[in-house]
Amino acid sequence: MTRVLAAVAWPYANGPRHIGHVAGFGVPSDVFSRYMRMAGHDVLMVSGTDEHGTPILIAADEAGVSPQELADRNHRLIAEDLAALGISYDLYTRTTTRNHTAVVQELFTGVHDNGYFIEKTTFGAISPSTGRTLPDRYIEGTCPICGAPGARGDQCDNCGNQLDPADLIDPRSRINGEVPEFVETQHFFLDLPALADALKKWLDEREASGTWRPNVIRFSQNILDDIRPRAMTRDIDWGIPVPLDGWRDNPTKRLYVWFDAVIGYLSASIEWARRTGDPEAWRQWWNDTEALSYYFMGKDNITFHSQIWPAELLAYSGKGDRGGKPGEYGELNLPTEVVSSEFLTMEGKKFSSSQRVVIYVRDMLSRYQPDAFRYFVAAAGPENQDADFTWSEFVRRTNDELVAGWGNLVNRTANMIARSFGEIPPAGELADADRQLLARVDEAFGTVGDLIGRHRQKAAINEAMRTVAEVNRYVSDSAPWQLKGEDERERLGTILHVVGQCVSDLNTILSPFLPFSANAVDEVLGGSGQVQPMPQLVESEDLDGGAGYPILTGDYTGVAQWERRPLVPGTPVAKPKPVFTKLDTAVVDEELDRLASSAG
RNA sequence: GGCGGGGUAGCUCAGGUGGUUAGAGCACACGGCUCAUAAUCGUGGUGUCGCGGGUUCGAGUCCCGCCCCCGCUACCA
Repeated sequence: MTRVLAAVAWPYANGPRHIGHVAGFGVPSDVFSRYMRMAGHDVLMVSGTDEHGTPILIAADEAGVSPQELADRNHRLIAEDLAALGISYDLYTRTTTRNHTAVVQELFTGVHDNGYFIEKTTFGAISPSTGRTLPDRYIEGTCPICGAPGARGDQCDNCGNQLDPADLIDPRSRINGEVPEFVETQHFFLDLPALADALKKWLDEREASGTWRPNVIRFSQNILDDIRPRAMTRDIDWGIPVPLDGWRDNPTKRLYVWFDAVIGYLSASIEWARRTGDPEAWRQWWNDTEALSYYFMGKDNITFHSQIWPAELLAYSGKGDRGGKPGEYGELNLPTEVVSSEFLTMEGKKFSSSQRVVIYVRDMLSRYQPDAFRYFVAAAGPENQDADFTWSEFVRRTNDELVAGWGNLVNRTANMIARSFGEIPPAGELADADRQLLARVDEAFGTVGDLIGRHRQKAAINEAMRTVAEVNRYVSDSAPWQLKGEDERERLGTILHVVGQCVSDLNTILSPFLPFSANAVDEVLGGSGQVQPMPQLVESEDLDGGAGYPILTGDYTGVAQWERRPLVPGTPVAKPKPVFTKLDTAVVDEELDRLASSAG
């Protein structure tokens, strides 16, 4: 048994999440975690809502509510969506908890004490009326290079050049239209160059493991070449205070949202431990060097997980050029693997909430089965390259593969058993074909499990579905419906027992991908329907006297093991109701109309 | 511009370290079966493997050049 930390990207609370978000981090992390638990590992799966930063302020202003109210609203929404998708977090929390604040401040203090912060004066834009940092991309003006209007402070979309916002002609805030003020301001920079050697050593080791996706490891090593100190504080009034005298009470200085967001993996682990009543339990995943950690995210987050977060961990542990010693949390493990997915597009276009090229998780799940969506993501998602979500492909995958392939096998099997025996029949003497099929399906535990463990979920579900096809072929070849005589009854029972066993096995194998239907299929075969436990949304107290908030948590100890569970002859099997819903092909046009009418 | 990824049958895609007639699913055609949500099983065709060179006994797979698509480019998260 190995301890495995499944660290899942933190959804940002400026609005509800669309299916592209959860295709990148949600489904892959859950498939992996469910499988690892089944394989007997001790998984701790944590995440939460990321609630600080400028975009929250803007969204709150637009909605006419306080940032906290906006975050409260969206945290609940996102948590509900993730629960509906069946993402099996041990703890899904948020960044506006007192626990998180305390952990972030301890990390900051540790990094600071070890000398990895540089205090520097910089020249940057602020909004004069609020005093808040005006990030480059929130400034627009005329491009000094090509003269095009509407250039952003970081880049001109017209000529593609990167810009310095101070050079923009006639600059304006995109937030409120006022003229930005360029001022000198003090910030703490994380001394990344002093950590570069340690980062390189770690990345070289990780590369040697051969497990990282090539683009992730290459990108991570590349950005080391041009590594510079990076500001970890902002002029903003929404975020975690800087725990130093002279800064602590300054309402306009806060920690940079990414500094605190990645610490969420640690703070959520600590919160989880505190809630279990064993406050030190988190250390088994963070201090024990045998423990493994897998970080799941979209590719836009790679730099924060393969550079900033490991740099924070190294600096806190005192393992950079400046030396130092670990704080009270001890030496913390660096990521074993950064598992980054590519992007999902929607009918050939980038998702865009503002342009309404989007389908939200909630809308998807209100009309379709969660497992149909999970199947699509696993089979056709952006695992190694950008993938396109189209409604026609979604309907096709659901109807032709999930319903016609797997669902139909379950149905025809249960129907034949119910009709001929009403219970699982015992197996008589096995023929060669029976043995071969059973062996073939048993092998799939090894091949599919190995692929999931290596984050090749497309290949894994493909292999599982190929095995489904083999069982369908066996059923056709053995034609049990033709065995009607009393003298053929034992053979009929044997065939149906073998098929039933294979369906049960495949249900186990598919269950990390299709947890909801796995429970339903288990019941169809007379089981308890408890193959895959589900996360629960729980209204909880803040552990340190703050406002209460909903969390996701669950007890996954009852999960089925990753192995064949022999069917018990005599188990009652009734005529089944279909587990999967076949979709009317008209939904393609309906959804496209919906998209067209909401867009533009 | 820099970095990275991709361009393989009508469609969606597999094809670590070069080697038998380049694969799968879907779609299409024909046939079988009837247990099953008209589901299933069998048979069948198609590819200048982006373009042009090169290395090699042999390249989709390596090298060079070019074309096209996508992403990232660090103070948006």
